[in-house]
Amino acid sequence: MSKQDGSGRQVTNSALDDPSATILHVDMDAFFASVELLERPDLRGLPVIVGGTAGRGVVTAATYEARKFGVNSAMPMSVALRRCPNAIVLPPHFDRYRHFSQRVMTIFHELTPLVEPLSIDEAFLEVGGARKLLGTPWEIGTELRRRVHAETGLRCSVGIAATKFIAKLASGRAKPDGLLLIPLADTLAFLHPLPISALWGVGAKTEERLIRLGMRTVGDVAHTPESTLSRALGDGLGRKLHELSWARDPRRVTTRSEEKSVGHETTFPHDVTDAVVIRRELLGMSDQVAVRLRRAGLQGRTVVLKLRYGDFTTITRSKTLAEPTDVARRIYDEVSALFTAVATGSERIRLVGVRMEQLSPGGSGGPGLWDDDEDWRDAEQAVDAVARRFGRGLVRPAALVRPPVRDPRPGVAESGVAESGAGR
DNA sequence: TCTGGGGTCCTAGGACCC
DNA sequence: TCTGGGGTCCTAGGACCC
Repeated sequence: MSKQDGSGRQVTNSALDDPSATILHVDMDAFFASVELLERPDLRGLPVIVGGTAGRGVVTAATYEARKFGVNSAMPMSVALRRCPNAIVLPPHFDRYRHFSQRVMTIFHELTPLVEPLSIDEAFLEVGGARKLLGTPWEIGTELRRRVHAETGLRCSVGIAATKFIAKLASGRAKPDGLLLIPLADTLAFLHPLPISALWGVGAKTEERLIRLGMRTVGDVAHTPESTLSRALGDGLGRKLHELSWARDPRRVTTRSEEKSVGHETTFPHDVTDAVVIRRELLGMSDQVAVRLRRAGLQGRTVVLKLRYGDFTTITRSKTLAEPTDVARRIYDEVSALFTAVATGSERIRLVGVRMEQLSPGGSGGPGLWDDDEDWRDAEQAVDAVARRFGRGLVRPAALVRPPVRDPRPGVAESGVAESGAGR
């Protein structure tokens, strides 16, 4: 019903074709880990894990050799190392991942302008209009994989289908280093035997609920009345899953839309009760968020404080301002007031976060941040204290007075604090 | 086993306005 | 004296994805 191509695999026919299958889903193989191996070829073939080595670190990526031991992303590092004691653990280098992400996205754009990045290491491509120029989707996918490897040394997998959902499933099935086309006529035969967790939007909680209703496969969901699904999961999700289970997915490939929010959060090495420590962290994060807003030419109107307590319960408190802002001082004042309103003084806090929502274009052209001398001294001292205590370059005092940066030096504002976990 | 950090989307209740 | 319906905005929480 389909066939695969890839290094070391048998290609049984010449190009497969299906005029309705024009969406490519490209997914880099073990992206973070593979980028690390480019600099450490001596580790090739060994179980390598990328992630935080500190007490509360998790796996952000693992090579296929490590996955054989049951190591998966988002798994606590302590668990991963128990399963795979010989694994080599490398700290993440997000600057490098962003660099390679841009390179592969550039290759995609050279094949079609209709590229929709999904994350740092994934994209949808609509290639229906490129047939005359570049060939069938199958041929384009093959060429894309060849070029990605030739120009970056990285491998990727490609799924081709008539819809985004099926194309994404196909690339997952093709991994690693494969190409898989699902012709329209074979779609349900491919889809229905898959476990319900294959459905987009079914995570641990929803899977549990569906299993309790006696469903195991996507086919089971398809043959359950939509009204039953909606009663169990809510109208929105129930309808969506029923549609997806019949491979109905009207979403087209669209070039990237605007960001909806910008935020930072950080988990302390140990739970914190000292409000001064919390506020310093909030200060540093308010500044990071403000810097990112200004670089993007954006302002935000809603400030969100996030707290996670020692028992892992998580709350958010938000405040919508009369006017949007990209000023660190303004953000910090709000987030600090929100914290004051919930702080009792005795709680153990595991994580704090600052996020700005309701973004709009525009922004200050100048420094406009800590322009008051007294505030500036306070901020500098606070930042120094944070840097000393956590020793990871959380914020540079310079960042507090730096005007908008057009050419951000990698790692100036972001380095140290673990960032993003996409791309695996 | 003990749970990161970046996000998006959905639901639901209450305030407020017409 | 008691009571409408729709629309929008704000807030909080939760599920999910990579």
